[in-house]
Amino acid sequence: MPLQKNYQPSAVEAKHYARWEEDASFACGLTKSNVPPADSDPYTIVIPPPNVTGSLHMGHALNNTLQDILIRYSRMSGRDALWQPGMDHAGIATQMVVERQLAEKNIELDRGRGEAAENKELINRSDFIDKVWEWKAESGGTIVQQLRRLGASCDWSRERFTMDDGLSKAVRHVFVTLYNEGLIYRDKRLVNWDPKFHTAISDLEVEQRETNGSLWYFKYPIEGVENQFITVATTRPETMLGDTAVAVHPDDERYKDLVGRNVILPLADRPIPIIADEYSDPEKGSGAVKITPAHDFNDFEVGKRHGLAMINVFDVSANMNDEVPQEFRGLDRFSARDKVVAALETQGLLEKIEENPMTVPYGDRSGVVIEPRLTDQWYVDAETMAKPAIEAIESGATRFVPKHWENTYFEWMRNIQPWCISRQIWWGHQIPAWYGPDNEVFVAETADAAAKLAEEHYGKSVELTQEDDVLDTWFSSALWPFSTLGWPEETPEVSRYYPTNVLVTGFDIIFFWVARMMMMGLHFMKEVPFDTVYIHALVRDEKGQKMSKSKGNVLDPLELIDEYGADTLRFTLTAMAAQGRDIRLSTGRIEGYRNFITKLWNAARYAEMNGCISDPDFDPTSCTQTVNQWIVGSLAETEQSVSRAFEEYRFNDAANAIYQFTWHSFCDWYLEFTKPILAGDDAAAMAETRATTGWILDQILLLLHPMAPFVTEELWGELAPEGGRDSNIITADWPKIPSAVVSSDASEEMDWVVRLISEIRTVRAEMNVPAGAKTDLLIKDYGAITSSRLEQHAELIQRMARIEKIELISEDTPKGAVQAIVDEATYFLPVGDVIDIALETERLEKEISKVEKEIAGLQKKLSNEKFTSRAPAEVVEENRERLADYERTRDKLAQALERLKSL
RNA sequence: GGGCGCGUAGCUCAGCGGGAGAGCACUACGUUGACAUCGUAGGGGUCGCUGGUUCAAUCCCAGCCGCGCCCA
Repeated sequence: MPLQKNYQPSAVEAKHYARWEEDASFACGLTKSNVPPADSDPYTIVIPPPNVTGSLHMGHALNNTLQDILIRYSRMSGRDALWQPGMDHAGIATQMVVERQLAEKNIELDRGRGEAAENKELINRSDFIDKVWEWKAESGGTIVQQLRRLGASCDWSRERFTMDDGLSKAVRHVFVTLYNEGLIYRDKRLVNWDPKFHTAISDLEVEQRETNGSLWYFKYPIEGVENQFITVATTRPETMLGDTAVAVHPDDERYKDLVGRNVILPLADRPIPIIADEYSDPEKGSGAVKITPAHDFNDFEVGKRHGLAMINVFDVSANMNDEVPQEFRGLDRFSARDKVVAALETQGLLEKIEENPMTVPYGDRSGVVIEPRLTDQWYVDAETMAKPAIEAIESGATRFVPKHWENTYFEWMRNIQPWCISRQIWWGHQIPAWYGPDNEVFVAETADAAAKLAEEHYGKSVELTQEDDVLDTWFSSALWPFSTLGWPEETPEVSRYYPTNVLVTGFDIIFFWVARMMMMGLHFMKEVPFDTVYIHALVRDEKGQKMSKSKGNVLDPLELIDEYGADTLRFTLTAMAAQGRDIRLSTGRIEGYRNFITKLWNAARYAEMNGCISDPDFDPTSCTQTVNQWIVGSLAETEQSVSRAFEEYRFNDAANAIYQFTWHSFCDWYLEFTKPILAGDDAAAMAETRATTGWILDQILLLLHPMAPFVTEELWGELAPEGGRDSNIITADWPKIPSAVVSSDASEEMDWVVRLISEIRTVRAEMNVPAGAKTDLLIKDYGAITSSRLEQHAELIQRMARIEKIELISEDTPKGAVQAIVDEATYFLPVGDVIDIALETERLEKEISKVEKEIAGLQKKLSNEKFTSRAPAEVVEENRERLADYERTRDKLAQALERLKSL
């Protein structure tokens, strides 16, 4: 059955994907067999684990398209390709989703903070976790289905989840090991506290937002002196209730006498000292600054230096607690601020308010203002672990592509802070630490092991309580490149597929994944987790804005797949994935590449209609027809370009090379060139051309497959030779074309044909020769090569340039002819009396002046002695030749003009 | 304030030491059986500005102007 007129992606995509899965086409060597293939090198990519609550957005579409390209290309190239898939458990995000669901049923978490409110039911930790697993089974992980729509060829049989048993074991093992090595510890420090989720979060989960705040100037009365004040400026009035000092700069003459005295903290009515500390900037505000060690990172350091009290005035939701005067208790921080300011104003202690542009920290998930909060948390000694991770990039053990991203990595790694890994939520890896009755901590992989440690410590068995906190999701993601392969077991997967080849990700994830995977990989595996980190673009909208739901400018990849097909989306993203630049995606661009897929489809349809089916015995080096030699050579060059581009992560170059070849070389020229052969009576030439066309089309499909897997698989099947194919295209061999097929003679000859036809077409169009009209073509001043080429290609020149008959002439030049110059020869298109002499004169004159401009430039260059003596000989030679060519053309054009004038 | 990147055709972007390119948009013509999701031809650019290096600069260097992002 012949192909339909248009490709219908929706009709075939699901079918091919299902077949690939059934055939285990995505399986790596060890999935297919317990014995790894001896004759192929492993090629491994671990997917940057998408979040179990997530759904596919444009960033995922790009990220996974690029990974899939690398995997499919490697698989076809004979590598043992493993694309390791999976998801992370997204502690906070997932807990949020499930909590919200439960809240709709009036169920809330029993955090042991008292009774349930009226009409509310409490759920305990263990039941809650069951609910999360239920949620995951029902609606979690939609993204892995969506990745299938995109065509991702992950080895799904190996899908992992950060909360599954194996990965949880890896997490516990890592935690215990690092603890015993002193690289994990518990500490009381200020953390970023999320008052909505009631948990600590890491620096990276905090977003700094520019805001127009205010600076309030308060007068604090000096103790024991009537009407003497010191003015402090603050951006956070509500925290003044927790002030425990006022700091001035030690060299600040204005305040020298006050150091050591006290002020009476207004509202709280409490004496606090005036201290000297260099943290206070004499240039800023009044030069005196209030110190609230429990609520500000800088103040905390000052407080430690001076042994100040640390008074926490907020509860877990950042409402005022019982440390503050009665009238403020229970207020949220924003109302408290208003009330504090009002109260101070009433007392005449508000000096002034200034506008103050500032940055305010927000929780990236909760969207509420983050509070520094003094709590006990678990930390990783990131500074120590960062050292080898920095060296690995410096030494080139792992390289960034593009290279400049290593600066971002270095910058962060060299200034890294202790990593707070505990979270006060329930969904996640509960920290494997147990407390004895006296709060002595025992860290072990299992409760039994902890009990043994405790027994040794106490000399008897005691009741232990496990740490409530869970680990940061990224703690488990950091192990992903090896935990997914079965570590800490000594599996064949670990030894075969680690280190992986490349991590493909966006720059915004350098800190989250790359840095942490590097630290953990080096520490536990003693080898970098990946050789290369390829950092790709961010997908933005056509105006360059970041896509976001609130802006309403998101393009949904699934909708685009429905509308245009997965291949079009993939190919568009690939063609636009230039290194070091963001992608501005527009539907116009997508339509352009959809048209490309259609073009390919129709070329295939044409091939099918003309019996151009690939022949398994076809030998591309055996072509006798120049046109076939030419296209085969051109294909070989394209294959090299595409392969090299993939190797160098230059995805857009790969896409453009195959686009250019397919549309322009193959469709525009080759298929047109060969129409006369296919319609002719030279059986041998016809057979060779059919075989060549079929073969070229096959090669196009192969080269395009990593970027456009569905349409290529469909056509591979539709255009199968008699007796079928050895394999689906997904597991076919990547083209290896002998360089012997490249013939410079054939390419020069066909280049001449292209130039001739183009020149005739241009001249015809410019002289308003009606598109349908045929003319004769007379040639004068031709050389031997030209005459033989004209004879050889007469039929296709006639067809493509609308020529009735071709004739070589020597003397009599036709009257009323349009003239064209190609190389040494002059071509006449007699259009009879209808020739517009004025128009033709103008055209020739314009052309002459254009050529003369070139000549003048080249003459100037070549008459410069410095150029001829210093520039490389071949450059000089090239310019000389160019000049000679232009001069010849100029002379010929001048003759043509003369002829016209003599009419 | 520190760092990174970007300013090339109307738009989106390749190129990055030796003849300015692509896709889309635009103009004219065209349905000769693969394709109108098409074909043919065409118009359109002091390659941000100013200096420097070089025989030669869109490309390298410096400064400036404009824009974006990251970090503090």
